[in-house]
Amino acid sequence: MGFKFETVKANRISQNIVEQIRSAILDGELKIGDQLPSEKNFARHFGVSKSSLREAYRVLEAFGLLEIRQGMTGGAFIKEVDLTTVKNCLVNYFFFQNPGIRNYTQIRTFIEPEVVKICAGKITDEEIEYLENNILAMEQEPDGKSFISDLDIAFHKKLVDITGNEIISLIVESIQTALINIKRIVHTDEQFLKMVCNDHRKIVNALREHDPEKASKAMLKHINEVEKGMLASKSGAMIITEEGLLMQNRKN
Amino acid sequence: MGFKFETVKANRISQNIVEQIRSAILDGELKIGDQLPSEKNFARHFGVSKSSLREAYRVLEAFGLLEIRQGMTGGAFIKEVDLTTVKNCLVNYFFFQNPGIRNYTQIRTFIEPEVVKICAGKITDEEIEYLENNILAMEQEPDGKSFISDLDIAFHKKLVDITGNEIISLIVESIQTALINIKRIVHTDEQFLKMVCNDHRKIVNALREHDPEKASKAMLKHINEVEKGMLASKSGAMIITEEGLLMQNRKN
DNA sequence: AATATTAAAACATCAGATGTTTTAATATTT
DNA sequence: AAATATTAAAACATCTGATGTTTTAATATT
Repeated sequence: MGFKFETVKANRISQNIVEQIRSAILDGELKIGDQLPSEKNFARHFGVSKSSLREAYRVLEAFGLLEIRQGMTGGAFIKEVDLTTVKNCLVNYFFFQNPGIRNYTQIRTFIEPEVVKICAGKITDEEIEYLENNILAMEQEPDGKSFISDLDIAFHKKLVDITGNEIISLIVESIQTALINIKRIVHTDEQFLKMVCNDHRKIVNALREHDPEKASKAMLKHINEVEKGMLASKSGAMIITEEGLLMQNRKN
Repeated sequence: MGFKFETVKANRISQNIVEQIRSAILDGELKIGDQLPSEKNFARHFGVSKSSLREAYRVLEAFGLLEIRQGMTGGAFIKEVDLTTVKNCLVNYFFFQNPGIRNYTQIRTFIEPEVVKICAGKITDEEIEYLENNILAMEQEPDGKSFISDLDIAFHKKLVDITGNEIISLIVESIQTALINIKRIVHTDEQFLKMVCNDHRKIVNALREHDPEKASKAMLKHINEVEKGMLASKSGAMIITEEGLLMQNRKN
């Protein structure tokens, strides 16, 4: 027979409770700010021990769905999942997938040129000023290191935020976060830094002229330049290839 | 003073352990398949109670980083984070963000036309056959419902898988999964279904001719048509707008 | 009125007991 | 000897109940 049965996972009490509460949230029965019963009462309600309920609470907290506070007015409260939770999750995933730099570049070339096209049509003077200050800060940084990464991320984040599309923000930010792990290792020399600043400036110039095509082309060129720069650089501890980082802890 | 201090999180034992183990994984000290000490031994090693360690294990398990098995040869094993974990996380996030259909369409129009361009250059006869069978199955489905969704997802998933870029796969699949929540509500009438099948067929035809531009244009048109169709339809329980689903449990 | 103390609610942690699952080793049967 | 059944042990799963800590509201004191 061609059937293949999946292993049925054990019926763990805590997991059962997690699913019940998560479903209640996704079904709209529990709203943001709602307080769940105290450990003691809820455990009695489910007919389980406090330990089991606590394990369920911990998991829901890890999902970002619950906030647990101590003290007299404390308890478990339904919470809106925040971006940090999702990004951590994506970082965990990308770590094992260890996608090649090519893959990151490819998805960036799909999204970010389009993003700046949108920006060109609606960017404000204030936002342009923000971006210019960002570039200035980067230029004045003597020998970059981690601070450069922060500025670089802030630059690209600002652009996606202008679009007002939170899905795009999430995706681009997550990719940036994942790329940090690679950039952190790359020896960013003076030349690389200069290139980034020049590219950013060209993008901002195009945006000031509200020229979508020009901005788009500048962004596309920038993304490809960054890839080229990263592939060219070498690190003592790790080897960077098109396929990904070669690290000790790769799966095989 | 313009400072704003963030609340410092309580030093919870379980969380401390979670972070230590997660760091060890991300630093490459723990590899896939590695077994952690038994609850008893590890708790003693950390100098904490079994309960605290168990809560940490539960959280790591929820992150998809750990697999915990019972029995004589059981224990806690480092695991590769799987797609399901990430998608669940994204579903939690999107639920509260409740992005508008516009936002989904926008990111899709950035990615999927480019995806089929790549496909046009490398698609095989086998893959074309798969796509055609998918369309046939959809056409034979009398009055769609949920089965249609599965076929629709499979169609788009196949295309991104052909690119071989796992980041793009993750993004597109997650968006599809999030869209299900909306599509499930939409009354997919005969006309809508026919439109989808026609569009899919045009895309496959272009792919068979290995014509990137034609495929790209067909995909772009398809995505916009789907949005139009969804905005046009109404549901009794919920109201679908460009801004998102109006549900009882929206934050305000 | 401002400050200090106290009490209570709720989570945090611990310790130890008992149950369940899984597998390896052993004993039994054919 | 091979197949089957039994047993033992390791490790997780769950429960119980005690004690500590945090936070805030109520109360007492200055």
